[in-house]
Amino acid sequence: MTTPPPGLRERKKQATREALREAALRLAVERGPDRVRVEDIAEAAGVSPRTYNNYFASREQAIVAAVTADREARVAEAVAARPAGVRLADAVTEAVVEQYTHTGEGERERERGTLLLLTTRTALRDAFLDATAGIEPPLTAVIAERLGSAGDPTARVLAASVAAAVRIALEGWLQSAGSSGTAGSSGAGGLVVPTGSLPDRLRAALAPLAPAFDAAERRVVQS
Amino acid sequence: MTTPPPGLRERKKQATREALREAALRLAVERGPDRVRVEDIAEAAGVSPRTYNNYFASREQAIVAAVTADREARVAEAVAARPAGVRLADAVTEAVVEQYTHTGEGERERERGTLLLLTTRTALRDAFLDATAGIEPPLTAVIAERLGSAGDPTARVLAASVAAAVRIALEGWLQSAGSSGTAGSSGAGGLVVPTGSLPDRLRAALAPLAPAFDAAERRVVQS
DNA sequence: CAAGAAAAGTGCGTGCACGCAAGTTTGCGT
DNA sequence: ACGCAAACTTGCGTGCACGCACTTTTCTTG
Repeated sequence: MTTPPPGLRERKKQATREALREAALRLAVERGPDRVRVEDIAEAAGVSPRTYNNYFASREQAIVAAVTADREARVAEAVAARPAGVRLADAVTEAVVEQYTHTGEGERERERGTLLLLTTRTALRDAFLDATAGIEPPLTAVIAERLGSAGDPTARVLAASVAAAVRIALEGWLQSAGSSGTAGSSGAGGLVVPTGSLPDRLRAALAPLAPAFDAAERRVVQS
Repeated sequence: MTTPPPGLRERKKQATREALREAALRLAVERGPDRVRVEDIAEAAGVSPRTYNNYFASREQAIVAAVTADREARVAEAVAARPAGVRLADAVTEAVVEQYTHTGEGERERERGTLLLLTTRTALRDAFLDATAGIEPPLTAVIAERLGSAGDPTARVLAASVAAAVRIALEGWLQSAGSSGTAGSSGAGGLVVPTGSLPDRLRAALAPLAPAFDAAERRVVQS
């Protein structure tokens, strides 16, 4: 239904896409990310520079896409996979944590270099954080299905809030990963969080949203 | 404390900034937004093109800044102005509605042309929507103060969620304003929302977040 | 299977974002 | 009042995003 024959044309497109982002990441790691021009990436992937940004709107996007793979879709699938009985808030939280700790496939090798890239170059860091917004559409779909919400913005708002929370968690994590040792002070006499692990940060960021999910879920039961 | 003497240098900077965004909007309205080059805006404001993007990172940003003025800061102030007794969720909602319906100052004149610009040109629409993210930092500050949260991400997550909700509301509003008449169908047999007014859309988008605010507020009372 | 429609790739031209290294203005200390 | 240091502006050069028109490839239909 979704992919009767995946289509031959479509496969080529996906192949080109992967070749591009793969080349982009590889080149960015071995030379510095500044010493990679679009022309180089395109050449390494065997396409014209013009074709390159038929696929990616910016140079950073290509590199980030290699790191991210298709995590967005996976999160949505992971949520859908949970049994319908569990709290929606828990399903989402666990799905997110699961997909964001499971970095790539079996690519622990280059992970060091990649992480260094993201923490060092601001442009890449920003692009990476912006990429988290991509989970919104698929997440909206699964949430809307559970809530059965027709034309009200609840599902979208919740999905977007999750995306924002994930972004915040990643932002803090990258920052702490960059500056070695514990983080600084906040000024109001309160201690800042002492650099938690990524799963911890994700849970902490998503926790405040749980009541909103509960309330939304409750409404669908009543109606 | 915040502005003992505002400083003379700073005033010039603000003047230039305003001159730029003013020129950008004016030119964009009278000619089409595509027939305005950065060079033109810079010339109209009496600075070099290079200086232009010491102030704005993109051409769209300047135009949008003129429409937005400093709405971000105003929302935060409006929240802070509410008495401490009211629900935080209500304070935020009302502040947002208040500041987003009160478009500019007394500039009802060009509002038509401006709105047309935003609905027509996609690049401008996107820039305008992205600008809503700017409310996050000041909102985080006021929320954090009310919650007294030191190093936990709750305030930031809530602020970011509000920004996302506002963005969604504006997005839907602009879309409906573009296509004359009522909006289309969603496919799942459910009717989509029949094009509400902007305040209605804002309230509808913010409503799902109220339980999260309540829960956060409850925690600060207990502790 | 052939012909045409749809979609992807490509070359070219234009305006833009931004780093860098001057030149110029503003503010402060003595 | 004078001069120094920091902040702001500017000219220049490079690489990039993207519209447009055109070629090549893939899918569909009679």
